Amino acid sequence: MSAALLRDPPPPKTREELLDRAQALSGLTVGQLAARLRTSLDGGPLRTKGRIGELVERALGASAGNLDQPDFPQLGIELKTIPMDELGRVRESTFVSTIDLQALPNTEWASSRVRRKLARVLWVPVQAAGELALGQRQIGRAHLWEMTDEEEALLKADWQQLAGRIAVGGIEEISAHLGEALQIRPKAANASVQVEVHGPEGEFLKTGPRGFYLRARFTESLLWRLSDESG
DNA sequence: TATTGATCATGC
DNA sequence: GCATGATCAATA
Repeated sequence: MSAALLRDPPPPKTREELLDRAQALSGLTVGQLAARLRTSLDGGPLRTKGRIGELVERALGASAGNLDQPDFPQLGIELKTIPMDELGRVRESTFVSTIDLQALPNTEWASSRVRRKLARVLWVPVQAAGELALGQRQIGRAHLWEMTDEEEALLKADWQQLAGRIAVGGIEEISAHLGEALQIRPKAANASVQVEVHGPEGEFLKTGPRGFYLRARFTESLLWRLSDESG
């Protein structure tokens, strides 16, 4: 009956339509979602990274594909599935974006890729306890997030610190330990992937590609806040 | 057990 | 290769 239950819906026209679709997924298992989308869930744990995110994208009508655009371009909303356990703890960090190590020093927080990506995020929690099979995991209630001033201040401070290190050729000194909410970690298919960057003396050197990630405790705290606000 | 560093799948 | 989607698994 409702558009929220269509198998492969067109992009949502409004924020309300998107939220309606997302709420309609709440309570379904990943297996049920896959069945509705007429797809199978085969493959071991090593072969299913990202599978849930792709299924939820389809179910909600995300249209950006692998373009550098929000998942719902006309709404300016990014979609993230987020693994949570039965206690409401976030189980993993969240990938935000890759980093253009050459260009980063010339960009500012306000126009940064991180801020753009995180301007509006629809978080869809998915149960991820222990050995629970992929198909048995239950989808939770979605929440639309726009960062508070406080959250933005935290992210901005981390971003500036990290971007500052990169600007002076210090990429190799950056480990994932840095940053309270936002961190930098490797992001590549494997260790053979290398990019060229400027070292401390301005010399060229090769290093692995990096990405920005949100720490689990940051995501957890914002989800708890949104969850409180919605009752 | 939480976290970091490394990796897996797909599309163009 | 590089973007999208993330989680795996060794280690601290």
